[in-house]
Amino acid sequence: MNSNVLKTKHGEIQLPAFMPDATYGSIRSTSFKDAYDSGVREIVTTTLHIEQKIGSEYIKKIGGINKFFNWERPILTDSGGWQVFSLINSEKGNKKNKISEIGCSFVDPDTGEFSLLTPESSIQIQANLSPDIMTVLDNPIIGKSSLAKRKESVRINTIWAKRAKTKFKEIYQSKEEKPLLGSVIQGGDDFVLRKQSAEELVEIDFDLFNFGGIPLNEGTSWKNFVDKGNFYREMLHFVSELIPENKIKYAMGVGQPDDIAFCYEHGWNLFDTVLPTRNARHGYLYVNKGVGDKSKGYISDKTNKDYFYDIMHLRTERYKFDDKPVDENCNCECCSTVSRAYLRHLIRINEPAGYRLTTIHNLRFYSNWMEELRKG
RNA sequence: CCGGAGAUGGCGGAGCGGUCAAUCGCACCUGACUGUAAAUCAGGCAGCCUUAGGCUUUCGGAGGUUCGAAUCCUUCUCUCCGGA
Repeated sequence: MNSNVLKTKHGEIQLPAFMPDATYGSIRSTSFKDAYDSGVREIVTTTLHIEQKIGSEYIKKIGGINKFFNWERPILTDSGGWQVFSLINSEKGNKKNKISEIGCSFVDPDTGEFSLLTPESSIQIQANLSPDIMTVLDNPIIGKSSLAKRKESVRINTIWAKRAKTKFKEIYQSKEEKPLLGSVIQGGDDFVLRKQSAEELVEIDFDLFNFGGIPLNEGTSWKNFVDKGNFYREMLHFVSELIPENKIKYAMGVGQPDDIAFCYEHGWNLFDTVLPTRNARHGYLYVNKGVGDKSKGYISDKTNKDYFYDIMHLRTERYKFDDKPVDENCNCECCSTVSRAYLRHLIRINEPAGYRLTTIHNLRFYSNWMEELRKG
């Protein structure tokens, strides 16, 4: 069975678990207490952003990332590989940004500062933060890149994983307590390469095996609003079966509640995505079936269980005079204190207090969703 | 009363003879978002037709010049600035 726990130095993670992203050291527009009160018990933060904005040496000096955040529960750090990938593919990306076997070199668009991130430096930075779970520097690729590029990407990805593990062992060889280490399976939309990537990483051996890249098919023009593709169920299913059953299977960036449910049914048990928090800020709320504007979900072909929920576009005019709470079945701070009409107003005037409430609600929805999955 | 400037779509504000149903911003409407460089982005925003596109009515009012006017002329109304 998937239902299980993952032991960390900051307590057990009940699986399957969803971890919101505190990318810059904060779950945007909420406090960690808000997140905790919404049911969040573990979080992700990002090596690269923390390093750039404040420095991991500083975090080390101050006593570690948990102490700095005043968050007593598990923290997983992402390697920075995705962030570089994301930067390179965004409009802010500098032409000098480059990925080679050595590592990723890139220019910070805010400061103009040049940085080099290597598998070793990423591990060192994460070690400075002292999280519960670490991630090797990985090399994502867009699904429909050329075969040569995909092959090269996987080749580098494996080499980096190996080097990261060596560095990890070097840092922790004499220490009793060490974090868990995860590697990231790449290969884009290519089943053969995904298999190769998984086999090579399994051979090196890690505590977690992560699904990397974009969990969507036809992701030809990521971030450009064209051909975004659909959730790539076949690939997630395929990759899950390449990972040994006793390992943690972490589907990075997944996903919509129904995508998470699907992945859980197919072996994945750890998830993170920005969807609930980002969508919250855009007035896009997750609510129980029958409550919102349109239904999403699917019926499991394994158990016949239905995984449906609704989306509520709070900004739309239809909520202008709606004095009901967002979701009467929800007991979060948002639903027990404000009306749809008022919350709509807050979101429309770009009020942070509104973002906070919608984020609290979406996090609660995700927490409940995971709890339902755990119950089976 | 005299002199000067100006009146443009919900608002601000371009355009100054044809490529203008009219740049752009705000507001408004709809949608998207999947390891957050996204409090972002895309589309719509005179009316009608099923799209390419087509048709009808718009740039303070009335009239005129011109093949053609938001753009030029006359006049009326109103606003702002300066002087009596």
